[in-house]
Amino acid sequence: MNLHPKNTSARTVRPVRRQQLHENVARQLRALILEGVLSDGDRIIETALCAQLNVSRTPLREAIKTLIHEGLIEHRPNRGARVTKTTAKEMRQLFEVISGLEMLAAETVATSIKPTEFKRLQSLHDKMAMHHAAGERDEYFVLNHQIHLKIVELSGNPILVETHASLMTRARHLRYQALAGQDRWMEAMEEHNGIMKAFEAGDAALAGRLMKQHVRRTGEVVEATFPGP
Amino acid sequence: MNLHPKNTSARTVRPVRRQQLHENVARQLRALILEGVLSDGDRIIETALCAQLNVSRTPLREAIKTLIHEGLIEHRPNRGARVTKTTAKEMRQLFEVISGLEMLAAETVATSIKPTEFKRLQSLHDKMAMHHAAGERDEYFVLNHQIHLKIVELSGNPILVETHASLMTRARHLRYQALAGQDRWMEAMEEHNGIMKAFEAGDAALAGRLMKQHVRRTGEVVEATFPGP
DNA sequence: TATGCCCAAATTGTATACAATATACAATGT
DNA sequence: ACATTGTATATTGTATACAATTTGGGCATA
Repeated sequence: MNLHPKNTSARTVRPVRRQQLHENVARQLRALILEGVLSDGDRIIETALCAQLNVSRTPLREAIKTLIHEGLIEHRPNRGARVTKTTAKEMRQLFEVISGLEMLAAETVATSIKPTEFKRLQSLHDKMAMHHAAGERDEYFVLNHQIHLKIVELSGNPILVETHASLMTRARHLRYQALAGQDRWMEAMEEHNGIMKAFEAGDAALAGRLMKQHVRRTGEVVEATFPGP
Repeated sequence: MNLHPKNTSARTVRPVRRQQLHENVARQLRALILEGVLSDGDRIIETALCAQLNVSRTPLREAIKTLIHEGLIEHRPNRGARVTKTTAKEMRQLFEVISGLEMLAAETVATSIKPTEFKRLQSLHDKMAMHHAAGERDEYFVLNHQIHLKIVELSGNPILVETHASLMTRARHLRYQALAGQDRWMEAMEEHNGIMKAFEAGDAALAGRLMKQHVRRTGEVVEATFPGP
């Protein structure tokens, strides 16, 4: 038998996901922050968390480092780590950068999307529209998020996907989605309609412009409704 | 006496830069990769590097983690770390993303740059033009890099600066600058002239478009002249 | 010769021990 | 009482020890 699975013809078998402890810890810690169990500015005491998670300090520290790079945690030498305090302004700046990335993605997608891909995207869009019409807020937001991710994915640029994902994690720090009111919800749905039409027409410039405006607007609304400084 | 130096009038005393070991190690390791001492695909054996750098494995592993997040190193569980092998295609994709970010920066700068800032930028530009005219390649490229960084900085968006910086590190993986020929050099200088004019005119759309094209073109040239796959 | 198995060496992953640093609080002097 | 200094404690940073995993080679077997 071949020791190197990659060289076999088997497409169906994929290497088992070899989890490292620190990855698990990072995921859990991330969840704790996103779910608000740990809130902004909270000090993270290594030994205390170690006891709770039942791991030693080494993997925890590695996980902390991961979240630092994701921007969820801040760290001062010899003074430990804290959950990043995000201000309204930073939130807008975050969306500003995301708007640049998604604009790029939208332009690429409008130029190069294949019929089957477009159909799949359209079906997501339709599903979202349904939830919107039905007033099902949570389901709407899940679909909305998926669509944005999908568009970035369709750009076919892994570096774009990765960069975008990292920033999105920070943006989801607060459940900002819940903050937007009815008006913005309507508006956003319209913007999505426009973007889909631009895709269909293959109008890259338009798709890019609309996407950028859409995300930027979202950021402005988030900034305006953001609690704290 | 006040325990908090920030509140004193003393502007002259600033807190000492408290270096952590792993930061030093990360810097050195980064340099080793960028300078080509460690080349693409090279395995990184922790104990061996530890001996060379005279540190224990813990800070080295932390430094490795940092470079992983920067994209300079890849890592497979239980199989150690390797210097990332960058393909020509990935290089173009990298510049693609950078073009999106710099476009955003250029648009913002064109809208909001202050006269004094513009003057400073213009002086950098002029200096670069001089080196260009004099055929001083290395000096030209240093200035060129500084100008791009400056424009991103002038956007006033720290998240943009940070994201951009991280991607630029990866882009500098190879001294791609040296690869571009005389033709591209001429062309790039012209593009920079156009961008500066757009800034002066306050034409955000134009500045953004020109910047995007400029960076994208750079990426294409890099892709074309890139060694390896 | 080729294949599969098993073991040993090398290497990475995790836990723990020790050192350096920061923080809180009591002691001291003014 | 107030500010300053000294000391104990808590916490982080680094080194080392131990466990788990991978890798490569020898050897038996067909």
